[in-house]
Amino acid sequence: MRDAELTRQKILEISADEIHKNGFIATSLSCILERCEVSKGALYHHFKNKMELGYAVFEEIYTPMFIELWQPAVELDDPIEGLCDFFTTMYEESSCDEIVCGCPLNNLCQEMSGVDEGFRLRILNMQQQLNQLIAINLQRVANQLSDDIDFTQVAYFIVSTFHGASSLSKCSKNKDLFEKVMKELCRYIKSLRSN
Amino acid sequence: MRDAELTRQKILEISADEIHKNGFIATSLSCILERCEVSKGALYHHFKNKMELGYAVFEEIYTPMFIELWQPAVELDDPIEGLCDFFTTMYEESSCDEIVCGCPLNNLCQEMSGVDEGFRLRILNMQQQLNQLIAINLQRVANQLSDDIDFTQVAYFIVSTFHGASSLSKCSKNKDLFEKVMKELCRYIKSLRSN
DNA sequence: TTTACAACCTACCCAACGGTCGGTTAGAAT
DNA sequence: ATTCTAACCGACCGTTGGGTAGGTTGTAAA
Repeated sequence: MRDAELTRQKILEISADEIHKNGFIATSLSCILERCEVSKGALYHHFKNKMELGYAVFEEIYTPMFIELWQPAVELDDPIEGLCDFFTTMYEESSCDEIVCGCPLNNLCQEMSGVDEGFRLRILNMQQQLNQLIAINLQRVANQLSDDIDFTQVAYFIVSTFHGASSLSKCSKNKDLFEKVMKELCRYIKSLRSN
Repeated sequence: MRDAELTRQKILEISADEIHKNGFIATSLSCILERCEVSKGALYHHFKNKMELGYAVFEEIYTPMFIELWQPAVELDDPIEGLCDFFTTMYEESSCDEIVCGCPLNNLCQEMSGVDEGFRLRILNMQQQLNQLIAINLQRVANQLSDDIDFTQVAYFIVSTFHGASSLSKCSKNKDLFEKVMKELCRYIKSLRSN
C-alpha cells in the first residue's frame, strides 16, 4: 500500500499550519491540496468533510502541542517562576510572525465558537484543561501565596491576559505590545506571593 | 428626494449589528439587504464595495460607541474606581448574548488584522486611542499609585485582559468566566494603589 | 412643465467554495 | 497469476459570494 498514515499525517500538519495562518473558514481545501500534493479524492478518503478535518487537526495537532507547551512550565517546583520564565521566553524567542499569527486556541475560539458547536465544545474543553493545569499547580504552592487567592479565578485571568495579548499583537504586527503585556503579567503573577 | 441619509444610516446600523454577530467576512450583503429592505443597487450607491462599508461601520458606529463607553469611566475623579465600576457593571448588567458576542473591536482585530491593511490600521489606531485614554488618566492620579508603574504597560495589560475575557466567554457561552476574570481584573487594578 | 440627476432597482456575471462520484491503481492475500 | 480492496484521482456539480450594468423613479430646480 502507499503509506496511508503518512498521507493523513501530512494533510493534518499542513492543514494545521494553514488554519493557524488563515483561520478555519478562510482556509481552502484546494490550497491544502496544493501544498500537500495530494488530490481531493485522497483528502475525502481520509476525512469525512472539512469540519471533521478541522476537528482532527484540533485534537491531534493543537491539543497535544498545547499541553506540551504549558505543562512543563507550570509543573516546575516553583510554578510562579515557571510561568514567568515561560512568558518571558515566549516574547524573547518567538519570531514576530509567530506572535502575530496568534495562539491557535484563541484564534479558533474567536472564530469558531459561535459558528460550530463541535468546535466550541472541543475548545471549551481545552480551555478548562489548561485552566485546571494552572489552578492545580498554583494551589500546590498555596502556602507561599497570599491567602485570599481564588485559584480558578486567577488561572482564567492569566489565560485571558495571554490570549488578549496575542490578539493585540495582531493589529500592531510586532511583538512590542505582546512584550509589554507579558511583562506586566509577570509582575502580577509574582505579586501573588505573600511577602 | 427619498431620504438618502436615512437609508445610508440604516445600512450602517444593521451592518454593524450583523458584523458584530457574524464577523465581517461571514456577514453577507444579501443578508444585510434583506434586513434593511433595500436593494443591492442602493447599497452599492452608498458604498463602493464591502470593504468600504466595513470601514464606514468601524468609523461611524464602532469608534464613537467605543469612546462613549470607556471615556466616562476613566475620566472620573477616581479612574481606579471608575474602571472597576465599569467592569462590574458590564458583567452584572450585560446579557449573556451581548457578552458572548464579544467586543466588536477585539472581534475585528482577531479576524481582519491579518487580512486587510485598511482594517488593521483603523483597529490599531483605536487600540492606541483607548490605551492612551487609560494611561493618561491613570497618570493623572499617579500620586495615589505605586511609584514603579509603567502606565502604558498597565493600560495595555488591562485592555488585553478585557479582550481575552470576552474571547473566553465565547466558548463557554455564558458570562461566568467573564465575571471571574473581571473580578480578578478589579483586584489587580485596585492593587495599583500604594497603601 | 420640463429637465436633470441623485437615488434606487433587478437581472445577470464570474469566481471560489465544499462536496460528489465513477473510475484507476498499487500491492497484500490467496 | 489472480483477485480484491484500500488508497487515490480529477472532472464535475450546486450554491453562494461580491460585484456590475443598464434601466427606472422620485423630486428639486429652472
